[in-house]
Amino acid sequence: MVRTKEDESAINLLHDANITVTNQRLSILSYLLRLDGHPTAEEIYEDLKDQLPILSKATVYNTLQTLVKEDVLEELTIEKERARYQLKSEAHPHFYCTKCKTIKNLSIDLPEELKVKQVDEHSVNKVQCWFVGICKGCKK
Amino acid sequence: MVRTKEDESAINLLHDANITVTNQRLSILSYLLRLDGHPTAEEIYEDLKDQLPILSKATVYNTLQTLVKEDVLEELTIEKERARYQLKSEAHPHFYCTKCKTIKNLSIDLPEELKVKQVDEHSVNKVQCWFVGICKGCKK
DNA sequence: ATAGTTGCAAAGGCTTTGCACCGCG
DNA sequence: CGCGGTGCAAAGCCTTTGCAACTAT
Repeated sequence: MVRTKEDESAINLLHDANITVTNQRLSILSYLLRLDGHPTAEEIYEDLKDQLPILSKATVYNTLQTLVKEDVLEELTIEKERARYQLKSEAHPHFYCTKCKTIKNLSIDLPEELKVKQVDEHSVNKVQCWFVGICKGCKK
Repeated sequence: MVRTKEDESAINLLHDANITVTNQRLSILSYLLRLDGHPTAEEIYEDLKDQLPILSKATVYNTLQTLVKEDVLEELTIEKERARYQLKSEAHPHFYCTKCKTIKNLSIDLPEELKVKQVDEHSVNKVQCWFVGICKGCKK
């Protein structure tokens, strides 16, 4: 079996995070190391199923979950929460507590440098800024 | 029928946004004006179904969708997109294009003032910052 | 009058779960 | 060998959709 340098890095990352090394996990992590993007679970599955003898979507989901829990990967959504609504207002940062699943308004303002209409030539309609963690109440 | 001041505000907001005023829409918007929170569609439905003779969950979803489209409300998620993954890295802002549904990495850094471990006494594990709009490619 | 809104139930999309089998350490 | 990872299919959850009845202007 030929190992690329991404495979090697993947193995090291798994070891460091104390995650059992398996072919599937190795492939998924190596894929993410190779790729410069933000794929969905579905995309990862589609791109890998050809090169792995068999691969189940559940394994992709399980693996991603494990890697996120062990801080190897980052999930780009607000904690898989469903949509929440508020009146349109001045953009301001929110805090999301992963324990009690509530959203808090914060006293701080959005930094001026983020209140832009354009960034890297893309047109900006809105800015969302989230602090994610454990809230005051859940900490005690 | 008794109208609260939130009802009045709701009617004005609907008129200004050129949205037909109906009892359901009025109730939902008035509820959001009264409340200082970030409810889910489900929560809105649960809280209102007692005070409205009948109310369907589909109407709650439809109404929220309409109000978001007309910029009266804001939806607190990244455009109902499914989860995406990337390697854990230095926190940096992302751009999300609502047209082609892709995520771009940005050249700018996260403002120093957002790189905090604590905010309003809540413990911060991570910060996510999103610019949402139309990307360079889709604009042309 | 009529275009638009609503309720209901069913369908849809993404993710998780249950369980038997298999593989890593 | 044994614990835990995997595959498969089914279930789950949130949201959308189709359609007939209704309603605001």
